Amino acid sequence: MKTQATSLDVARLAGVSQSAVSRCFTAGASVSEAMRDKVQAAARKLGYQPNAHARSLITGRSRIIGLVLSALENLYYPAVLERLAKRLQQDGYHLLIFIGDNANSDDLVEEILQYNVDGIVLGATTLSSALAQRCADASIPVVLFNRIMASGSAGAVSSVRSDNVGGGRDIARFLVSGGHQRIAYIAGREDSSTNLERERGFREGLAEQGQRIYARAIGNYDVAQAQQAARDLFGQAADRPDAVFVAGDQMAIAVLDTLRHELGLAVPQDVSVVGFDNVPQAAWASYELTTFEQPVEPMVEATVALLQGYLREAQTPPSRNLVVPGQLIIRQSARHPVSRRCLA
Amino acid sequence: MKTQATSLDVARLAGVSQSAVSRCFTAGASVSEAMRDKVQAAARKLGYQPNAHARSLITGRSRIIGLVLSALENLYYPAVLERLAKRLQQDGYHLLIFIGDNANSDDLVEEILQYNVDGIVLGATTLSSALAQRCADASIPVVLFNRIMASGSAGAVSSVRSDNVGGGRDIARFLVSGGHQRIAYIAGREDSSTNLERERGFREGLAEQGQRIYARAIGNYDVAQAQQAARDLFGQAADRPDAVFVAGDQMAIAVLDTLRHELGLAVPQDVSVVGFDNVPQAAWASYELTTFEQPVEPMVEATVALLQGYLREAQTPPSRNLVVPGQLIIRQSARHPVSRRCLA
DNA sequence: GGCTACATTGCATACGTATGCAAGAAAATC
DNA sequence: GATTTTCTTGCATACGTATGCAATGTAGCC
Repeated sequence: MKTQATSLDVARLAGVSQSAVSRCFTAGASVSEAMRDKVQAAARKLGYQPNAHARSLITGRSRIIGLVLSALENLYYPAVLERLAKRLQQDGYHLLIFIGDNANSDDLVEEILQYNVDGIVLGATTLSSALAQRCADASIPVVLFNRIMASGSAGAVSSVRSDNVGGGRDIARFLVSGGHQRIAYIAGREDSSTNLERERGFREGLAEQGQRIYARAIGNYDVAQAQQAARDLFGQAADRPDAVFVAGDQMAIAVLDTLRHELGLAVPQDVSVVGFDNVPQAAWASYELTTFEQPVEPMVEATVALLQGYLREAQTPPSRNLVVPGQLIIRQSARHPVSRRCLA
Repeated sequence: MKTQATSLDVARLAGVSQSAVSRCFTAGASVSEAMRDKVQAAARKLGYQPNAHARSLITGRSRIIGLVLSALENLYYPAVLERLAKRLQQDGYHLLIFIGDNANSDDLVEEILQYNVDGIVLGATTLSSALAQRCADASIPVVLFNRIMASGSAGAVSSVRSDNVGGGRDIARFLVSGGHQRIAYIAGREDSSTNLERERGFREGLAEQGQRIYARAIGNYDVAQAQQAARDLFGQAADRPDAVFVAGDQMAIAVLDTLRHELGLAVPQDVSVVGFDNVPQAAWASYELTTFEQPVEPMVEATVALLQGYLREAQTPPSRNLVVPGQLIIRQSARHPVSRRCLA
C-alpha cells in the first residue's frame, strides 16, 4: 500500500524544489517552459495530484460549496442539484451534501463550517439569524434557494427565488379568464415563504377580477395530505369548486390523480387544475399539467453569480434578494380562456 | 471580518495547551472532566469548530465520500442520493458530488483523488482498470452502484446491484403466465451491465416457458428513444406485440404514455407493460406500473457496509460483488395471471 | 512512607501545500 | 559593455490539527 505521491516526491524525481512543483500546479504562477515540462513528466509518472486539503489549509479556500437539502422527494430539486453541481464543477467547485430536516439545520451548518466551505446554498430550510451572523463573521456567503430569511436579514444572506407573487397572480388571471367561478386553493406549508407569496399573488389576482378564494385546504407540500385535501374539497357534488390552484406540482399531480381515479372527475372538463414549479413530470402525457415555471437554469445561474460575487469581493458585499421571472406554461389540465378555447 | 477561531485561540482563552483542545474534540482521548469543561466553555464562547481539512491532513482520513453521477434525470437516483447521504451523515461522513457524462469519468476520479476521499461510489459510469488500480494503490475503496466492472476487476473495486437476472426471469414468467403470446423487449443502453443482465434473465425466463422475444427495439434509457421504440413496435395493428418489458421505469412510463395517448391503445387490455426499478412514479395512479423493485434501502445499506468494511480493515479487503434481492411489484399495467384475474 | 501503576497534560513535530522574499539568470535598454 | 528590468527559482515559513513522547500529578497498595 503506497500512499499518494506528494509534491515533494515529484520535486525529488524532477530534481527541482517543492515550490517549483507547486507553481506548476498553480494557475498564473511564473514557471518556465522547461521547468513545466520536467515537472509534468515527473508528476505523470508518479500519478501526482495536489492534495486539496493541504491546499485549502494554506489558501483559505476549499473550492467546496455546502448544499443543504431536506428531502429530494420534491421533484423539483434533483434538477437543481444536477445543474448546480455541473455548473460549479466548470469553475472547479464541488458540492458537499447535507441532508437535514427543518429542525437540525443549525447543527448542520455548524458541521458545514468545519469544512471551511466557500459558500452555502440552503435549499431545505431557513436559517436562524444567529447562524447567519456566524456565517457573515466567517465571510461565508449564504444563498437561500427558493426561500427567504425569516427574521431580519443579518449578515451576508442572499436569496434566489422565482416570481412566486407574479406567478400566483398570473394563475388567478388565467383561471378567471377561463370562465371559472368557484376557484379553490390547496396550500403548501403555511409558514413557508413560497406558499405565502404564491397565495398572496393568487389572492391579489383574484381580487382584481372581483373574485376571492372559494375554498381552501392545506397540503403542506405532502402528497398524502394533498390527496386528503382534494377529497375534502371535491368529495361532495354540490357546489364543488370548478378549479383549483395547488401550491406545488408534486401535490398538483397527486390531486389530479385523486380527482380522476378516486373521485371520478374529468380534468379539465369538470375541474381545472393548475400547479406551480413545472417539474419534468408535469409535461408527461398523462398529466399535461398547466403550471407556473420556476426556471431551473436561470435560478442556478443567479445562485452561482451571487456566490461568485462574494468570492471575488474582499469586502462582504451587501446581501441581495433576486427574483427570477418565470412564465405560465399552459397545457391541458386547465380549461383555456374562451378566446383560445375556440382554437383548441 | 474575523476569521474562524482555531484550537490555539481556544487554548489561549482556556489557559491550556493546544493539544488539550485537540484531545477534547477527539473521541477516545484521555481528558479530565475539569479540562473538558474549561475547553468546551472557551470553545463555545469563540464558536470554535475544528477545521476538517487540517484534521484530514494529519489523520489521512477526510470523512468524505465521492459520489459520481451522470444525470439525475433517471428517477431512480434522487432517492439513492438522499438515502446514501443521510445514512453516511449518521456516521459523520459526507458526500462530495461529481457530475459526469460517461466519457470523462476517469478525469473526474482524478479530481476526486485530490480530496483524499475515504471512498468512491460510482453511480454513473464504469471505471477504467487503470484507474481502479490507482484507487487500489491509494487504498481507496470503490463501490460501483448498479453496474459492474467492465474488464477484469483489478484492485479494490466492489459492486452493489439488484438481481437484474432474476428480475428479468420473474418478469418473463409473469408475462407468460398472464397468457401473453407476443412479448416484446425495449432495451436500455446495449453496453450497460444492467441491460445485459436484465435481458439475459428475460430471455432465460421466456425460454424455459418455450417462448422467445417476439420483437425488440432499443431505448438507450432515453425517453425520446423509448417513445420512438414504442412507435416502431406498436405502430401497425397487424400482429403487434401483446406485452412489452421495458428495461427501465423511466422509459416504461414514457412508453405507457405513448401507447395510450398517441397510439390509442388500452393498457393492460390491448398490451401489457412491465418496467424495472420501481421508481416512486411507478406507483402513481395514472400509471400503476408493474415493475421489478430495486430496493433502495438495502442497496444503500450494502454500499455503506462495503465502504465501512474497507475503512475498518488495514489491509485492502477482497473486492466483493453483492447482489441485493428484489421482488416483482404487481400493479395494473400488465394483465395478471389467469388464476389471479378471476379475483380482480 | 515508599513503591508502582495509571491518568493527565504539555512539548514538539508532522501532514502537504502556497507564497513572500531574496538571489540568480536572462533579457532589454542605453 | 554596463546597467536596469524582467523572469525564474529555491529557501523558509505558515496554515490548523493530531499524536508520540516525556513529565508531572494522583491514586493504590503493601
